[in-house]
Amino acid sequence: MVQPLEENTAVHMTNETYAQKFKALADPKRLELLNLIGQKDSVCVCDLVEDMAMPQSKLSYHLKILLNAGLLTKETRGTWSYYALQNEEMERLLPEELYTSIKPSN
Amino acid sequence: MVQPLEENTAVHMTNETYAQKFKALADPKRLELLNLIGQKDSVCVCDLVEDMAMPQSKLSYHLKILLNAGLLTKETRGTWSYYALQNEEMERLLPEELYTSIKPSN
DNA sequence: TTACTAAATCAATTTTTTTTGATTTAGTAA
DNA sequence: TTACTAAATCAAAAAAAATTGATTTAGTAA
Repeated sequence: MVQPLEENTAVHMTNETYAQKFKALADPKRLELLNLIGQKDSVCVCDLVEDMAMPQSKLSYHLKILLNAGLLTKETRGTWSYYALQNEEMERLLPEELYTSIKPSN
Repeated sequence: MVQPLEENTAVHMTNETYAQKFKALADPKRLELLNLIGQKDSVCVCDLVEDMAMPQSKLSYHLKILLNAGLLTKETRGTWSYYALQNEEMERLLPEELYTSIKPSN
């Protein structure tokens, strides 16, 4: 399992860091997930389980990969977890066309 | 092995297509390879073998992944193969900071 | 022809990633 | 407390990707 990324104080991202972020993006289901999350400001995992038609443990696994790559944020309220896009990072990383389709509001 | 991509006549790339391209980018050695190739207009595999300090079959494998993802072009002259960046695709796909470091001329 | 070189491919192995189903953790409510 | 729900984690299995070393393909030159 790839480790969570440190916040980046260095001037340039290393190739390892880029590789981790691209790896997180390198899966159609995870792109679909980002798409779903991008439609709202913040989405509960319980809603994602329904929309993605995917076992809950599998969903957790993919969310963690996106979270560790710094593409999502997570906030826990009670028993619920809410995920949202890390917009600055997404915008920095994604081709404009893709970012626009994931986050239509911008 | 992921298949070569068709030239894209559709309006939007599918998530599968994006995933293939991101997967090709999701490896530090392949990013290093793109960096080396981007320094020149066109690079012979025989030079890359030396610069990358990597077995030739391994290098071929990684070049093929980048080629199939549409990030490189290949031209054969005699027994030599020359690889070059597919600049339009690279520029479309990569964050500006990364593309600039790979292709300093632009 | 033979000998040589460049590069791709192949098959076997190793490593990494993903999937699955069960369990655990933790919060809420009766 | 007990019962319930949400979500993370775990261990085992399956699938996919990467590595290795050998072989093949194909071009050049003596």
